[in-house]
Amino acid sequence: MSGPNDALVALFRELAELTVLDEGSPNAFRVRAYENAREAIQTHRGDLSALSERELTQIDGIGKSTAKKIREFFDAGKISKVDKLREKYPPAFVELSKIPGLGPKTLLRLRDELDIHNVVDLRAAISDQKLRELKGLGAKMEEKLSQAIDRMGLTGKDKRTPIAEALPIARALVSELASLPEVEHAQYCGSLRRFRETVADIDIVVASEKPVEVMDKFVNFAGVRDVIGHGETKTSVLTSSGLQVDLRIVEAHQFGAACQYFTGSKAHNIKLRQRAMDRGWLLNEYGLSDAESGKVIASETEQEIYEALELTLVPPPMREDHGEIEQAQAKALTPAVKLEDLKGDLHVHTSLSGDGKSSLEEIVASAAERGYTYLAITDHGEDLALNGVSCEKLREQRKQIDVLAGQYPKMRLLQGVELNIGPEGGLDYDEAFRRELDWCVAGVHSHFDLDAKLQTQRILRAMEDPTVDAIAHLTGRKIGSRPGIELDIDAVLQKAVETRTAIEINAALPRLDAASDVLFRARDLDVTIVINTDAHHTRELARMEWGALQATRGFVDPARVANSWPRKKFLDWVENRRALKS
DNA sequence: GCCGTTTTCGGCCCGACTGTTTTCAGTCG
Repeated sequence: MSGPNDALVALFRELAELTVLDEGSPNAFRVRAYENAREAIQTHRGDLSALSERELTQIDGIGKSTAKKIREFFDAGKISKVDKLREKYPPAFVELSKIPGLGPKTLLRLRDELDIHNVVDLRAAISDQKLRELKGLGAKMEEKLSQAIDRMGLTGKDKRTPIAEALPIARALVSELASLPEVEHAQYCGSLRRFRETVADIDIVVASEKPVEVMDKFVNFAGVRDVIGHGETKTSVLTSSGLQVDLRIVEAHQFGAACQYFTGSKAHNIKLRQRAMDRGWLLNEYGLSDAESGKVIASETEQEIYEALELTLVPPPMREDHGEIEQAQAKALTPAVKLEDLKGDLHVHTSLSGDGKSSLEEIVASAAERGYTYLAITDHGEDLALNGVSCEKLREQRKQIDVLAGQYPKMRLLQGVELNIGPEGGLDYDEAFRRELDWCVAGVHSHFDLDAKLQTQRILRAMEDPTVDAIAHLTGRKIGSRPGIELDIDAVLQKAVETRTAIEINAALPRLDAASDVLFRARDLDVTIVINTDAHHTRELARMEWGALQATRGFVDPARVANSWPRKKFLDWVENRRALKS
């Protein structure tokens, strides 16, 4: 998402990165302060440039010094502290810090004692066996770093994997682990469980009384290419696709604590541990316990741990320290959107679309099996090359839908279409024909490289059209492969409120569009949300689960999700909003 | 660098694994 403070966020990220080197530790208090400041800037709604130094310090996480830097950025276009650090640590040197296993302390010694300033220097020093001359370093370290450099492109510390790639791998590993006779429970945790759109690695927690046996079997799984570390309770491996997987094993009564601990986020857990400390307790991966006596207070389930800390259980996708702890303390936590809340799917394709794989009959039958009480068929509008559908074909489809409707009395079938938003906001067909349809979603399928102003205009114009009920996959992004269109998000959300146009959460893993930070930004606005699968095959109707998690991650109140509403309420809403727009 | 019904100083989350240090520092998550 592009926002007014993006450049500032990037600068603070760099400031934190450079300060890790300057302080010699990623846990240095100054580093954490900069990271907190970046988080505060990132989650702040509205333009910071209008705020004075004093007003800036009112924001949680921003003190006097950070406020000064922010003002300097807006007034002078730079932060001199960053410039100074950049001189001290040039990019080629910072690049070295991305090598796994090489931390700031060793890195600075390599520079000061061996005059190593970049990857080329490091490679030379390793082949000359210079590193082992340093106290505390040896041949093993040279070997380890040499390998790390070789596979750096594949598994550098910064490399992130799209959720669409990581989630299936994690699910396969968890199910393979769960099938072992020694394993009682298995769960993937970490950023994947929080449903972040990209992940650095996969964290898996297993409960077992026989950790050694489980570890030995795990490192021999077919998908494991390389073993990075192998202990009794913790093992790290690389999969054949280069993804790092960390496995932790605890006893069954510690499973909840371990899942909580390894799900994070770091910021969420720090706050939780501070809460534990305030009560004279200790919170770690084995449980919540009394700091003095060591007596365990809660450990078996996450629910018990949150309750002991006087919090309602926070769903994993919300654990980012975005206000969820304060909400949970006040017993006012935004409820999670649950799969069973969703009563219909409002964006599905059939084989009538060139890219659809299942027939109308198959899609309708599968939707009925899921217990839906309404379903909108939305094949591609005619403007989409190859896959679009003419109005004659849609009129024929209408007849088929009417026949099918008789066979599924419990499910209301809507005939809709997925319109293409043209470069200037134009739509398929003519308005009279679009009005014949029960439900229209409209999305961007072309012209991804216009500037932000033009992109915003085309979306706003589409939303003003009386026949557009929802905007599908807001930015058109494909996570990890295609950036979304540039948009003025606040203007789009404002227009969505004005025109009562719903914003879709597209549940396809490569899309997850609108992004959770866009949803988070809309949390206090009266924006209607719809969660859709964009299924092109019956099996893709199951994606709805991901849509619910994405909504939860964006703090979307279930009451604002139109397809969680009972059928009558939903149909009335469609009718009313169309009347209003006309 | 931030923060404060323990407030303007002195705190700031916790533990496993590795390598080479015979008692622990560095790195990572």
